[in-house]
Amino acid sequence: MFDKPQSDPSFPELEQEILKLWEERDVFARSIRGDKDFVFYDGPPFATGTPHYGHLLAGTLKDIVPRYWTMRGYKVERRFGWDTHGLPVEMEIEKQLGLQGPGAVHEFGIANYNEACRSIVLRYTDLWRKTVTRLGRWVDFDNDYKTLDPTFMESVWWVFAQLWEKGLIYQGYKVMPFSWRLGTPLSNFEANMDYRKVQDPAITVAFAVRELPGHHLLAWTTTPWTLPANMATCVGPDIEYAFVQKEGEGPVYILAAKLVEATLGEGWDVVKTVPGRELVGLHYEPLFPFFTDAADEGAFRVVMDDYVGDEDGTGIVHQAPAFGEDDWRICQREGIPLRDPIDDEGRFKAEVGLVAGQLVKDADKVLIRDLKERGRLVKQATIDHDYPFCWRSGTPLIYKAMPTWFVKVTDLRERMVELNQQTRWVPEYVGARRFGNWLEDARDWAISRNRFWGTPLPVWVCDDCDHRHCIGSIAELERLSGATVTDLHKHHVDNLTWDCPECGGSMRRISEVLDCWFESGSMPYAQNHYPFENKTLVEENLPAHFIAEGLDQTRGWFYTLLILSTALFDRPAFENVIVNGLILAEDGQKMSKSLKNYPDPNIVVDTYGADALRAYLINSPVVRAEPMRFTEKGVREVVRSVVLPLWNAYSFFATYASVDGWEPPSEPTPVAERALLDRWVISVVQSLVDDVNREMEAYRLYNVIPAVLGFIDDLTNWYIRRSRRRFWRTEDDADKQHAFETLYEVLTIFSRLLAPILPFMAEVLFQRLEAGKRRGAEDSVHLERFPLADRSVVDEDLERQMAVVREAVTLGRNLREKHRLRVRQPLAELVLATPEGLTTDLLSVIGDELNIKSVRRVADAAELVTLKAKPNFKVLGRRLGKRMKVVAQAIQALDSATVMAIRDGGSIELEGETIDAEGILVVQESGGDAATISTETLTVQLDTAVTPELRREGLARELISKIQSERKARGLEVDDRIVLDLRTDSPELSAAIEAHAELICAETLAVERRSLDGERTATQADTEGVSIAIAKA
RNA sequence: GGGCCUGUAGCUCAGCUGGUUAGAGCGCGCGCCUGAUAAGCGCGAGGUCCGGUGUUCAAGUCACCGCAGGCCCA
Repeated sequence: MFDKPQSDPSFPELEQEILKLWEERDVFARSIRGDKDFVFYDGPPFATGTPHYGHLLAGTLKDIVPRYWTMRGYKVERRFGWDTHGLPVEMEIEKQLGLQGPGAVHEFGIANYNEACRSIVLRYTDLWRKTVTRLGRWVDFDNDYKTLDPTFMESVWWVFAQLWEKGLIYQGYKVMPFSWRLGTPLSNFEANMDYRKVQDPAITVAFAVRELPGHHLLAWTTTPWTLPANMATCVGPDIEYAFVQKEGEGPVYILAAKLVEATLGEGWDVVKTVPGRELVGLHYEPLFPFFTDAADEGAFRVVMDDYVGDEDGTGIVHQAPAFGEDDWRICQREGIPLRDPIDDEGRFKAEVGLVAGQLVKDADKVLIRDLKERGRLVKQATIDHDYPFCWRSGTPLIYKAMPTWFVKVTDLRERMVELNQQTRWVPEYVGARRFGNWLEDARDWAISRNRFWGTPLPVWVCDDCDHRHCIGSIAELERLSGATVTDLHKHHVDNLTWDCPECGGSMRRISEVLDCWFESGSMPYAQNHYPFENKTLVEENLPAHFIAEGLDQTRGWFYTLLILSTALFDRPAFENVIVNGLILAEDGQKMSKSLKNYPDPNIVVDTYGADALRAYLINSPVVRAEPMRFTEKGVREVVRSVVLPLWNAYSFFATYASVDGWEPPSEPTPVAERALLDRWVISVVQSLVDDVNREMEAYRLYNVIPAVLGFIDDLTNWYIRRSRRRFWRTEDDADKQHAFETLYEVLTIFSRLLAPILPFMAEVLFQRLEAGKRRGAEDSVHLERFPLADRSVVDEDLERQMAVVREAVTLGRNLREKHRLRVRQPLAELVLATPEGLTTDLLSVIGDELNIKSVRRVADAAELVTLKAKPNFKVLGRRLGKRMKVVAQAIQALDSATVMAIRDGGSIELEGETIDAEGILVVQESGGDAATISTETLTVQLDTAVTPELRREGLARELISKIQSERKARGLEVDDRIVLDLRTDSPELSAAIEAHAELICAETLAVERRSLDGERTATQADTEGVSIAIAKA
């Protein structure tokens, strides 16, 4: 029934077999079958790059949790999604086609351009599918969703239209990096691509205060070209400003007190100082005459904001709302207007006579000279600093306010914070702090992009009367435009127009497309073409039960999902989320393709196996959202410490089950009737089942994985090690039957526990142990039910006591080591002191393991060692406070008898404090050179005397070991019987052989001892020479 | 510049609400075991707990200030 396993398995090859089996039997599809839904949303990656470890990690989490709930009887649909729009695609195509900026794109033709984008966005999908599948992740690639599908895009339109109807969409300004060479705004990402060290002018200018003749506000700027657009000056409310004058005459300058000398040099007298808030409301003369009309709208006055510092400059900041993020924010708040004298090519418009038609950077010189001539320039210098450049054209970027569409997140903010309370974040702090903080000062979301390849904003505007209309469906667009619409990309809809219902003018679409985050945030609805199809499905599936993504999605997908679900349905978007940390390269840096500082994932999987990689990735800090360093050695280590031992455990079972022809009984033996070790391992595995279910239900994978993997050690290094002999005992008694039964049961339970985590090894075990062998078995472990704990066989006392036994064994080995007594040498007695009431059976486990004839327990460690007391700081500290120190010293000085007296219920006065058993911790101290060793609660004492009788037995054991090696060297099977011939000149060894002949023969399966002619092997049993010859009987 | 996270042995990481001998695995050295065997087990060496200043009877753990790295935002 059970086949002997191959001796040198290749795990990657085994995994390939399993992949084939899953495919042939269509196991994944068949597993989508529970009667209750468990809803999982998959965040879409870009398919323009290949999958890296971050994706594989998230993919593993996205596999483990759904597999678990599937086995718990839920129906868990898993659809893969693709993010197909957005800047990375466009950048790639522009590079490929050699296009520079929007002008070039228009020339090339938007239709051509967009179709070029379409042609590359899915080029790596096959590769993704291959890698993800190889990793063992079950996810539906056939029924995937793509953000470029017309159904997806139509739902996105619907989402937008909903926001529009709720009044949550508005058009405003956003200050963005702007390339005047390309005539287009860039993303922050692009602006960060090319920073260069440059020298710029740094000038200090004087604004004449209206209310105080002769007084001037000093402001500092490195962009003189923004001065014509100046609309306000800003001070810090709590910064001290000085009014300074030189020798009692000339102009009075106002600037931050601590910057006077740095700005103006020495010799200035401080007339008075005031905090910034007292300057607010002063008015000043505009520096240039171009926009003096703005004064009527509230410009040219002093405002305040916390962002102003007094570390450099003058502590007074000139505000040009058209060219600075903060400037715009403050001026908008203060009701100060915006004036933008710069056109799309970075040139001054005609209205700015002095520099009309000049490029901004060229205008600097002219403006500075003009200011100087008019006595407005107080100081002229230069500054070396990093400044962003256009990564495509190599020209300096400027910041410029651009008309932009927004979602009014500020209106939703409070509700989003409330709804976020309903989500379980793992780890918790990400939701409470990182994400929570982000929500609390969320700003309006800029959703329009001046790009081409994306979902167009469905807004049409009348070019005569500015009437606006938002389209919410394809049908509506067809009705109004009279056209047939099959694709919603820009080149298909931009030319659709109709008559304005208000004035009869032409309704034309605005040019922008949506931020691709708007699309991924719409994924819960759009993947199902809601509300045009699947109405109830979507509404019942919101929020998702589970999602999992990286920490970098805090401001990404997590956020956009919540904005949209809050706005549309007043619900959170997900109930549970596991946030993973980032995977760094071995050197602690970011993984980088160009640096090649990490190994190719496909090679790692092919070398070590997907299970090993999975276990390595998730048994690490990343499942607590912390960073980890990836090392190939780490993966190899998992093979060594997890995969191989598990295989060995199975292999051990299968080897002997095959030799014995063992089969599982139809009626299992009641656990209570089985041997101690059997009851122990069953208890441990059931406790584990209980823990795993509890932790999985709370999504705390970081508590699950170590426990599950840790069990492998319990199983192999204790249960199997201690039980080995029971499996090869020749007589077919009940104990052997129980051992087989127990190991079989434990392996089958464990394969299920393992199934979500290491799906391949779990399947290997299941296929070899159960599928087709056990009545009622499914044909894959992943179709089986996840085990629920049988608490009736959990014996906590036994588990605790076995832990003491294992500790005693470790201490015993330690003593043997110290006294150079190898384990094969039997010893007479071991005494241990522990409060645990260990049964004879448990004591004999220690004897067996340590090869000791008699193991005895005493309850009181005082019989073996001296007792000392340690203060119980936790208990006493709170009570004693400052007196803790002296009392602690007194406690440590107590003698053995006093300690015993306190321990047994007495109490004592020390330094005026009453100390009883509560206040001390009894520790054991083994004395000098006695063969005794202690931990805090356990003491082991070893009788190290080797009597002649024990010596003979030790020699016999040595001999047995040598004969066994000989059997193996001759290639005998484990159940072959032999004839044995032993020759020695050593009287001591001869005596040992005669005294233990029966044992030697039994252990080596020798049926006869007689003289043999064949090949002999000379060797040694301990110090004694011996010559061995064996032959198959 | 801001928010969040990380910094513990040569390496990868544990260390609960502060409690007095800071742990594990790998690597290294030594030994054991060997019918799981191209495995297994034990012992040992190895630590300014990133630095500084505080709070406290008591700090790897708490607070503040730095340094280094990461993610996100500006």
